[in-house]
Amino acid sequence: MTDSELKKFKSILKDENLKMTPQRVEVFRQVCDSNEHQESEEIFISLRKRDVNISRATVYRTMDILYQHDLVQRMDIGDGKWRYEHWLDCHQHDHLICIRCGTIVEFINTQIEEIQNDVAEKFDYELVRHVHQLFGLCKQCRKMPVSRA
Amino acid sequence: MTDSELKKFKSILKDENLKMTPQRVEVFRQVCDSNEHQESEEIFISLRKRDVNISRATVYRTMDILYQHDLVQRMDIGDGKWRYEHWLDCHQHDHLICIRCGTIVEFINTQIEEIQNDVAEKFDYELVRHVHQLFGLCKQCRKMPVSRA
DNA sequence: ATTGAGAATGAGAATGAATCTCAAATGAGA
DNA sequence: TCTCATTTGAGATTCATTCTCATTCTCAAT
Repeated sequence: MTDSELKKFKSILKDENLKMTPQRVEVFRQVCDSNEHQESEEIFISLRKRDVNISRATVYRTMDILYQHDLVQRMDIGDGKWRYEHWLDCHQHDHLICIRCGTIVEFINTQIEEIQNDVAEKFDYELVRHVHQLFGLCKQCRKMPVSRA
Repeated sequence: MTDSELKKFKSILKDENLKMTPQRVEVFRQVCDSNEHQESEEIFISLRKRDVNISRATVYRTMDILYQHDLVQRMDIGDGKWRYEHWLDCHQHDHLICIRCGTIVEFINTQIEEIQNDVAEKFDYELVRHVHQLFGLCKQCRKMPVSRA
């Protein structure tokens, strides 16, 4: 977590009349300092391991604040859990997900962005956001035999 | 539900050593005869209204059979519920979703399909499936004032 | 530095979609 | 028709997330 990231977070809390609390700062730190796509539970576990006194409820509540203010991006890969990634000075990107090992790779394609705009315009929708996920088998997983538990 | 659709379903049940039951047929009929993107609960309610004696558990179990055998397509728009649409003799398509009224429009874009293949190849993933959803405001909703309940 | 009003927290209860359990009912081959 | 493995229904269970509310804490005003 850089100084400017913390500054940004503080200014958002102030603007929204929300209070600075150690729990909120630690949740934000955990998100900033990881490049993973973390679930709320993982964030909770990581903080507890770092001896941060926090509850699940506060993690959920804080992630919501971060999401509402575009400090994090969240994604749902269809397993019923939100995954979060930091989003400060971040460029739009989409995801390529291995259906076996769960590895997530980010990709950017401006051509797709343009086509999306065309599609939205054609149907007279004002585009707000999009979800684009490619599911497949990564190189390693293609080589591995399927386990027969 | 056409005869050929029913035939296809029966043959799949037979192949899998699953029994033909009125409940299974009625669930399949409900899916075939609607062009909506229905949730399991909606399917359950519709069947009960038609005086079909069925339980939620059976709806869920049957949707799973239909999905596993490509008789339905399912989608998750991030609200924690699966939505199903019939998928017999159906072409791949993606969705444009109004974030206010929930209207779902289907679109097809072969150019995007091609780019997706390129992206997967570039990262050495074997593409299995994809999710592409555009969220926005439809024409009607753009005109409507935001309700302040 | 102290205070106080209102916001934030934690622990556990509640929610809701989906899945599981198991006794009773049913389909379909013999 | 008989038989028996399969299927069903009702309700319990699971699991991520949200809610509740008594207690604790933050921070602006003193």
